[in-house]
Amino acid sequence: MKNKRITLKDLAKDLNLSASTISRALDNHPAISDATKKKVQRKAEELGFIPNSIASSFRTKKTKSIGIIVPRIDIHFHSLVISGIEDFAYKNGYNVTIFQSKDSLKREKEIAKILQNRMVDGIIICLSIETEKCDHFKKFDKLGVPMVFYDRVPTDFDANKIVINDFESAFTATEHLIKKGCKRIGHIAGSQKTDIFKARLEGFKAALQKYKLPVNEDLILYTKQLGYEEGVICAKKYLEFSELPDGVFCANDYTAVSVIQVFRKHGIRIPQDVAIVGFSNYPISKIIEPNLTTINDCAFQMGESSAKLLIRHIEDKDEFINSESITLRTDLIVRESTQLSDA
Amino acid sequence: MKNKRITLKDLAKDLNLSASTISRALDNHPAISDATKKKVQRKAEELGFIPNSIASSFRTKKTKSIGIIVPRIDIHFHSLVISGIEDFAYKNGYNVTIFQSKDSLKREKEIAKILQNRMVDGIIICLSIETEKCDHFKKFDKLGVPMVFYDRVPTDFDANKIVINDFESAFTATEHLIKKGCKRIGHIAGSQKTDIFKARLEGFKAALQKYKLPVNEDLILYTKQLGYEEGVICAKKYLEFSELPDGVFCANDYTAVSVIQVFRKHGIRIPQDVAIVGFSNYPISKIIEPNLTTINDCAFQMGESSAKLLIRHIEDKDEFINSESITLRTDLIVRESTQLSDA
DNA sequence: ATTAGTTATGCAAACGTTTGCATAAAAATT
DNA sequence: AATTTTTATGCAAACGTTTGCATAACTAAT
Repeated sequence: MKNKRITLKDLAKDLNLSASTISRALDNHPAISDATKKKVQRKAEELGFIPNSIASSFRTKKTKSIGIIVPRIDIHFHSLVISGIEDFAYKNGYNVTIFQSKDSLKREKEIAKILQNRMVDGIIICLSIETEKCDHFKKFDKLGVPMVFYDRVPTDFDANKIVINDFESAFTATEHLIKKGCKRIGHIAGSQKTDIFKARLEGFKAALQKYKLPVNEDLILYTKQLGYEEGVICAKKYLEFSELPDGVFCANDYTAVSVIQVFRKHGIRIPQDVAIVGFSNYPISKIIEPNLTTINDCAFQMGESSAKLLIRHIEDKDEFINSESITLRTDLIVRESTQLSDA
Repeated sequence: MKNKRITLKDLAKDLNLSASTISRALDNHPAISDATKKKVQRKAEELGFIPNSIASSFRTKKTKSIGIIVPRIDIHFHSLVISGIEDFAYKNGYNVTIFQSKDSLKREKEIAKILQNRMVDGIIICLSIETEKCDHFKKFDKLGVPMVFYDRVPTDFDANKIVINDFESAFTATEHLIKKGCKRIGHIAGSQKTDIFKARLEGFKAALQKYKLPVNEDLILYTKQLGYEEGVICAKKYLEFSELPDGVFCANDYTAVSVIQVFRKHGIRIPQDVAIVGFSNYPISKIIEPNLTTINDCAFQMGESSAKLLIRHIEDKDEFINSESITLRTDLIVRESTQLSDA
């Protein structure tokens, strides 16, 4: 037995007021007397009135809802970003609707189409790995629906972006190895089709150059996905070299973990024989032994910043700003894989 | 320069038809002639008509949207469940809106209030750790909004539930240790306020009893959160015993990993000296050395099943079913922490 | 007592879609 | 040719809220 939902009109009839007065009273509109407001609020409470947000959205053309498109939710980095987005959005009265592109351009386009139906006031996007052109997102500019991209961002058009400085982070990571005395440093790189992995490679090379170390292309191993298994393969390649690297900067933590494990199994001491640095500060970096030195990419903050920027653009439409690009600070977290612990 | 959105009425005027005909044509309604349908579809395409889903929801009282309340998005188990939900929902034309209770009853209640405003057609919930009574969800029953609970489910009222059989899974895990020859088996337990961890403890004890092994309360160590650090503490406690356990069943993978690491550091061989079984099949279980034998809790499938059950309840309201409870199958994944690898 | 100003409330339209009912036009039956 | 049936379309109301404008009821100033 469902009970009927109470509407503004029901309240109006009950209190012998007009629906507009009720609406304004509940909105704390200045033109309504305090006495009426109290009366209305009490009655609303009593009858269990809940505003119909769909009707409200319909009328105001605001949904207080933001859409998120991520490659996958179950990748830890993205789940952290989403968590940051949800947290900031919630505090500001927005809710978040999530879509997974599954790294498929086709699905990303489908989702873009769905999102044009006025469901959301703005969109936060991390591009699928397959995406090279972003035409399917350009419509939102025309429709006045703000977008913010994070991590994997478009290069073919001007957009709001939240990124970290991959070049600089990689530079810092590599520099750290150099300062620890490494002279023959390897790099496990991600797909060079992706800008962020390209930037990490560049940062790596730049650090070597700054310290007048040779850039030995043999020591740079390329992977497709930076997966754990690929890391194992890379580590084994290093073992076949006549001379091992004395330091490896890995473009993510998974591959760094593989290297640590494979090397250790071969009696190589970390960090004494080879020092390892990862990237992303995944939970495993604190658990693997030795603990992994890595770049903290501040995923949660990236989510917060994305939401903050997006909501600002949603609510201040008349701004003259065309697009903003924000680069977040990263930290190098030094752990045992590059430094013997005090203990 | 925003371009104006095209509405049904615009199409109607342009084609000299009524809005109702346009609506029906795009809906492939049988009463509309094929010729008209084609004409309308072509025009809609040409003008870039996108239906206003808010207006549609307003009229039909269906949002094609489902709400999810989880403790946190960035816990891997939940991100997997959400991924499963999104996947199934997407394929069935639903989208998902996510809220984090942050394991706070207060916030869970706030969210429940927000969700009453007709935003969603149904709700999937994993209760916050603080939640004991579920009164704040009972309104949805009255409002005819279906709910499905997963993992942490209410005990104080009849509800749709998707769970795994924690008792049986724990039984299987323990039995596996027994069959490997363990006789002195410990258990690292989760908070006994939570039913699932209570069930895991019960399953553990039941297996011991079945095989006529003594239930030694000293070997059962209790934690609050089953965190990595707590696991370390438990492992150290075991080390202080005059006689070590020869097997440990841990109520989750994090604590299992701690035990492996602490024991190994003390020269204890795994699995030869002590065999370890975890619970949940977290990614780390495949990476830790030795790889961890664990219970695969099929989180993604749990999400799919939740969405499937929910959508069925949304679309078949007239059913006589009051509530359904589904128990999913789990698997024991045997790895090196209980069995020497062939290599 | 008239005017002006203030305060509190109501009227009515609008948002874009869907849908029951009516009806016009065409086809089929008598 | 008259009637019934079928097919295709239109009319108009409804969903619940918000909001510009009008207005009524006071109060304050002339």
